[in-house]
Order: sequence, then structure tokens, then C-alpha cells
Amino acid sequence: MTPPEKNQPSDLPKHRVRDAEATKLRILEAAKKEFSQNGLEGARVDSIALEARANKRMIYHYFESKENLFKVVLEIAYLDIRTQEANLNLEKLPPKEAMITFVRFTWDYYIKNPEFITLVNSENLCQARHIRNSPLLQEVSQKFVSRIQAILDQGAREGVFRPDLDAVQVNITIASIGYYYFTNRYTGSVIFNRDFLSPAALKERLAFNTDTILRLLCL
Amino acid sequence: MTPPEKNQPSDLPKHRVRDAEATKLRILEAAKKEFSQNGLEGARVDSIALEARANKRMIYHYFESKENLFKVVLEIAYLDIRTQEANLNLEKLPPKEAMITFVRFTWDYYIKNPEFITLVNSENLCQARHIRNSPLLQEVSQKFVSRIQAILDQGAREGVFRPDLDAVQVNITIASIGYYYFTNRYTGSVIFNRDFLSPAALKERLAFNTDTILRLLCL
Amino acid sequence: MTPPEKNQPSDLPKHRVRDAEATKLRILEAAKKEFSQNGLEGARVDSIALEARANKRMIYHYFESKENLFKVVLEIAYLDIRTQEANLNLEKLPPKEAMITFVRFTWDYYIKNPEFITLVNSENLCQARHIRNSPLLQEVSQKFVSRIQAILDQGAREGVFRPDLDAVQVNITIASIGYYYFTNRYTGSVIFNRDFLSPAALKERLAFNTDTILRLLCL
Amino acid sequence: MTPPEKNQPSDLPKHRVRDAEATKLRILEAAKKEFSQNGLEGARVDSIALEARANKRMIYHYFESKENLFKVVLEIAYLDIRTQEANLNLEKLPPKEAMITFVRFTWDYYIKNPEFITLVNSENLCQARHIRNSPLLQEVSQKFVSRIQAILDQGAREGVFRPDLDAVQVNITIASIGYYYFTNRYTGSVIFNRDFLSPAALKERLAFNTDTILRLLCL
DNA sequence: TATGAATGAGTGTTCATTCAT
DNA sequence: AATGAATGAACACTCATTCAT
Repeated sequence: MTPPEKNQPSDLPKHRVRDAEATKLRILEAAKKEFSQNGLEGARVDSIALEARANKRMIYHYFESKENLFKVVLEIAYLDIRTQEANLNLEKLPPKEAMITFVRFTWDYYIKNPEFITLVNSENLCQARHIRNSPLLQEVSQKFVSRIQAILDQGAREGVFRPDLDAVQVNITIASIGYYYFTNRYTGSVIFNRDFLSPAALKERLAFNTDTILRLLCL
Repeated sequence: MTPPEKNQPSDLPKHRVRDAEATKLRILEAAKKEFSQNGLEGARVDSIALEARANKRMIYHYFESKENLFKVVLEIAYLDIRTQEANLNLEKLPPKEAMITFVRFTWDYYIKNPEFITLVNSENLCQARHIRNSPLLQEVSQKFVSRIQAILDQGAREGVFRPDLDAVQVNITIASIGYYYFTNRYTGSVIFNRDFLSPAALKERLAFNTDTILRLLCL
Repeated sequence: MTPPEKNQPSDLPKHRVRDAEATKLRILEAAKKEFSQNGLEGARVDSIALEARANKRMIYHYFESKENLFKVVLEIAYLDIRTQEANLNLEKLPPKEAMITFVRFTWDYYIKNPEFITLVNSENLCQARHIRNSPLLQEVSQKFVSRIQAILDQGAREGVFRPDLDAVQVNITIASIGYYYFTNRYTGSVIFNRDFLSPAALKERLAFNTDTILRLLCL
Repeated sequence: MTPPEKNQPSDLPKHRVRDAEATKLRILEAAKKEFSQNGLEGARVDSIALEARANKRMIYHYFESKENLFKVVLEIAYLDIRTQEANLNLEKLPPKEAMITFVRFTWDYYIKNPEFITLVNSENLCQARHIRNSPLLQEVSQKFVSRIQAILDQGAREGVFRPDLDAVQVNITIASIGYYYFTNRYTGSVIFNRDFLSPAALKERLAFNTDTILRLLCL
């Protein structure tokens, strides 16, 4: 916990380099961690500063307020998942493989980015007041839905998917069956008396989910 | 149980007892509201006392601490959903109807008890530390899973359901596709540019979910 | 500075008596002192709590905010000077004696209540935003002006005062020649190289002021 | 002084010097504004830097500290009023006209330099600790008092003024009846229910004050 | 000469909790 | 059973000031 360099006073300057951009990034990283572990109300600005090896004052200098810092963290998180998803180039795959890939990507993203889920939960607890008026997020989201709808339509034309599938409903379902599993993994472990995060359990659940979606989509 | 003494003003001792119980109930009701609206960290003991028309000291008298009050609220919430579900007597219905009824019940419960979802989210944010060691909850949950497993098995025997369906996976999926829709309805409204709670949207989603589950279960 | 009772642990309870009214009064007294010595911005809530032998939390419990505490202190101060002035029963004296008494009272009040002047200065620095909408103060002030006007009118009828004297202008002048002397006594001491508060200086100034007012009022 | 080099872009060295001086002046001007609006404690170094279009570091470079900046602002303010007053050349006027001119000048100065009053109030709030040991101010002030005393003495010799008038008392009274009117114009507006700054009110008050002083001085 | 980055000590304020009755 | 008074630790946020370039 306490830094081991205590007795080497000349070792490290108090702040590594005067690098505004790096400091901002360290703060954002620390904030994501703190907010996702403790929620918006539970997060402590002091903890964020400490974790970021930054001064508390810097947080207010760069981000104005705890609320706004949360907003920025949240926007970056949303942009990240949408960007990674876009980079899958699903439209270049056959529809069925595209959707299987998408289900797997969503699942993997939740595993690799567990903060995403708790951040979104925090935002919903306060009725999405931080992103409510974010045109950037709306634009990105719209493109995202359109991409999935194009795949569903293409699948329908090719005769592999049911016609008239609504991309919004399908998206929600794909997100649901992964999201719920992770967000409720602690109470789930108690109620279902299982380790939700064991490799076997993860593998089984992903297979179950892929099957569920294929049954939903295919003729 | 005991007849209502409402019109017996001289029955003071009993009234006192009843008042104590009533105070506890008011505190629990107020706590459920406050915790569900603001999360565990965001909830304020003062607000609970005010809303319950009780003295703050009473909360500590009856429930020891804010944490413990949360735990009690949570346990009651879990017991309530499990009790209501048990009262459906699903085992008396044909398997397919039983599962359709269960899907609809789960959906309706989330609508009528929106606090349930946010309470569960709060509990998962702190890694289920309040219910982790609750034998009561574990027992109730085990019975719940068994009931669903019995229905699935019966359906399989009757040739309407696929064989070897795992009640845990099915349960999780049924809960998921409703739970996610409600817990993320605020960010969802922004991202999908829809009113998640309009009667038409609710009706459409329930139909979509029922269809999803039937495709998952049936041969 | 440090309390001498340190080594007598059983001597004093942390809070003397559970007396809300007394606590409020101690806070008000301490606040008057702190605000008058350091201004609204310079005053420290911590210092007020310490001086009042109260907990900082109590200040917020009883007065909501530092700003509101200042407002209450200010209102009490204004009510006090107006009440004391009303208790002089100036209307029972002959007009000339009444005005001499009033000049002396104003002067003495500033001497005995040096906080009054700095509180008023603080309020003017922030453009009287705390008392701007105080109907109580307006009512009390109106009565005050009326009383002085009545004396001036009576003096005019008796042929000792000039006719048509405006009570507002006279009041301002009477207040001015005392108020300025005290509020600027520190810079005044530097500029005029005098001790403004020596008994001789005070006596001389009061005589000068009384003379000034009589020359202003009398035919 | 030096001719304006505005149109000589290659005269860089001189420009740099002029810029430094200009920066200092902008800081002083901004500081006067900020200190007079918010008091010493309420003033913000950031706000001064912003208003002066200067870097915060420059303030410390040129003025060492916020306290010292306040001191410089204050000294300049005092020198300004004394310089302007000296430039009136009152000694060249007949005594009565000289004093009427002086009353009017004092009044006008307060109107044109409203910051002066609040700066002086701030200095008195901290017991004149910034100018207490300023020999320059003391010297200037002494000359100022002597000039007024000379006029009063001359008036006495000419038989228009009362003999033995004390320039300090007269000065204080002249300053008082203008200063108080302006420093307390906000609380005054509430208490006396008048607009203190309307042209009519200003005109009436100046006339009243001139009359008051003439009654005080003349035989 | 000038500047943006960085800081520690404090600021008003809030909180869950306990005391005294 | 019930309550208002009281508290200390912590909270988000701010400030004058200094560092590094």
C-alpha cells in the first residue's frame, strides 16, 4: 500500500513529467475504475486522485466536477464499445456468421470490460441524466442499430433469417442475455449456487446464448 | 389474524404494539423507496426517516444500521417475488402454458415492482455482501429452481419441450430479457431513441420475449 | 488556547446541557463576532463553531448555511438598534433635547456595538442581498423614520427647528458623522495621525457632532 | 512622455518594455475592480488574472502576493484622490468658495470612483495593516490637512468662518456625509425605501451636504 | 517575459450514528 | 416507545501559491 520509495527521496519527482494529456488519461482511467467499483455516489474524488497519482485539484482543473468526470468516462465507454463493434466489419460476413460474431463480441466485451456494465447501471440509476443530451452518442447509436438492421435484412433476403426482424428488439435481447449474467453474477451465485465466472460456466452460457439467438433469428 | 381494534380506543397497550409494528413497516417501505431510487450509497437515513414519518433514532432502534436496513429490505424483496411466483401454482398448468405464465409473471413483476431491479443492482455493486450468507434466501431459491426444472422436465416428457433443458440457464434467460429492458430503460431510450415504457412498446416487448422463450424451449 | 481542563476528563460534559435555545444563542453570538471581525467571506464556520463551543453540524442544523446565518445575525443587529432607539421614548422629550439625545444614542450605540458597523459594511459589499427582501426590517425602519420626522415637525411647529426638514436626510447625516468616524478609524488614525478612540478624542468628536446637528436643525 | 510607437513595428525592445508596463497596469486595474467588488478575502487571484488578460504567474512576478497587490492598489487609490484634490488649487479661491468646491469635489470623487470607498472599507476591516507604516501616505495626508486648515484659518481671518475650526474634524465631517451615503446605499435603499443613486436624489443630497457644511463653518 | 501544470492546506457542507431524556 | 440534540469523520470543491519550461 505505502509506496516503497519512501526512503529514497531523490528518486522520483512528485509528478513524473509535466504532461497534461498523460495526467488526464490517468485520471480518466482511475475514475473509470472508481466509478465502476463504487457507483457515482459511492465514488470518492480523493480515491480517484490517489489512484491517478494526480492532485485532486487537477481533476477539477480538467473535468470541472465529479459529475462531469463521470459523464466523460461514460461517453468514452460508450464510444469504445461502439467503435470496437464497428471495427468488426460485420457487413463483410454472411448474415448468420455476422450475428454469431456479434453475439460473441458482445459477450467478450462484457468479460474484458466489466466496468462498462456497472457504469451503465449507475447512469440508469440517475435516469441517464449525464448522456441524455449527448448528440454524439445518439449519432453513434443510430449507426450501430442501422448496421445490425442491414444484416438482419440481408439475412432475410437470403432466406436464412425470419423476415421483419426488428434490430432494436434483437439488439436488446442479445445485450440482455449477456449483460444480465454479468451484472447479477454476485446475487446469481447466491441464488443459483454456482460460480458464474468459472471457465466452464462462461463457455456453457455463451453456447446457450448463441443457440438462443439463432433460434430467435433463423427460419 | 387478530380482529381490527380500530374502534376500541381504550385498548391502548395493544395499540402501542400495533404502532411499533406500523412504524417498522413505514420505515421498511420508505427505505425500499429511498434505496431503490438512490442506491445504497446515495440513500439518506434522514430521507428515510422523513418519508416514514418516523424518528431517525427509530431506524437504529429497529434495524441497527443503514447497512442492515438495506439487508432486510433486500431479503423481503426477494422473498416477495419468490412467494408470489410460488402462489402461481405453475405445476398445475400444462408445461407450455406454465412457462408462458412464468414469463408473463416475471415481466409483470418488474413492471409493478420497479424497486426490485434497482435494489438487486445495488446489491450486485457491493458484490452481494448483504445476502451472501442468507440460508433463507438460498433455500427459497433452490425450491424455485426445482419448480422450474420440474416443469421443463415434464414438458420434455410430454414431447413439447426439448430434452435436457437446464432450469438455471432458462431462468437466467427469462429474467434477462425482462430485467435488462427495465434496468436500462433510461440509457436505452437515448440509444434507441424510443419510449421504453409506452403501452405499445411494453406490449411489443412482452410478445417478443414470449416468442423468444418458446423458440428456446419448444422442439 | 488549548483548554486547561485537558487533564480533568470527568469534569465537564462535552455539551453543557441539552439546551437548543442556548446553543442557538451561543452560535449567534460567535457568528456576530466572527462576521464582524472578518467579513462575510473572511469568516470561518469552523471558527464560529469553536467559539460557540458547538459542533459545526449544529450551525447547519439551526441555520442551514453560512449565508443564512449571516442574514439572521444581521437582522437581529438591525432589530436591536431600532428597538433600543424606540425605547428612548424620544417623543416624550422636547424636540431639541430629543434630537440631542438621539445623536448621543447613535454615537453611544456605535461605541458599545462596534460589530454593527462592520456587519453593515459587509452587507453593503454584497449589495444588501441578505436583507433586500426583509419585510420585517422595512416595517421597523419605516416606523423609525416616522418617529424622527414627527420630532422634526414638532420642533418646526414650536419654532425651534427649521421648517420642512426631511427626516431621511437628517437621519443619514446623524448616522454619517458617527458611523464614518468609527468605520474608518484605522485608516483615519494613519491619515490624521490621531488616536480616534482616546476618551478625549471621543468626547471632542461627540461635541463637534452635536454642534453640527444643532446648526443644521435650528433656526 | 515618449512618443507613441504604435506604427513602428520593428521597435521591438521598446515594445517589450511597454508591454510589461501595460501588463502591470492591466493587473492593477483588474485588481482594483476585483478587490472593490469582493473585498480582500472575497477577491480571487484567478479572476484578476482573467480580467487583466494576464497570466496568474505575472501577478506574483510583479506584485509578490495577493496581499501586496492589495496594498499597491490601495496606495495608488489614496495618492490619486490626494493628487486630484491638490490640483484643485483651492488656496487660490476665496475661503467659502474653496470649501464649497472641496465639498463638491469629495462628493464627485466618490461618484466617479466607487471602488475607493469599498477599498477603504476593506482596509479598515483588517485594521489598516497594509498602509499602517506607509510614510508616503502619511506625508501626503499631512499636506492635505494643512491645506484645509490654511483655508479655514484664512476664512476665520476674513470673518466668514468661525474661529478655531479644526481641519481634522471638518475634514472628517465632509468626508462622512458623502462617504456614508455611498457605502451604505444598498442597505440605505432598503431602510429608507429610496433610490440613492437617482439624479434627483444625488442632487438633493449634495445640496443638503453643502448647506450642512456652510452652517457648520460660517459665522 | 511569459505560461500551463501542479499542489497542500483549507472551505463550506453532509453524513451516519450516538447521547440524554 | 419515541425524540431532538449533538458529534466526528468525511465529503466535494476551492484557494493562493509554486514548479518546470
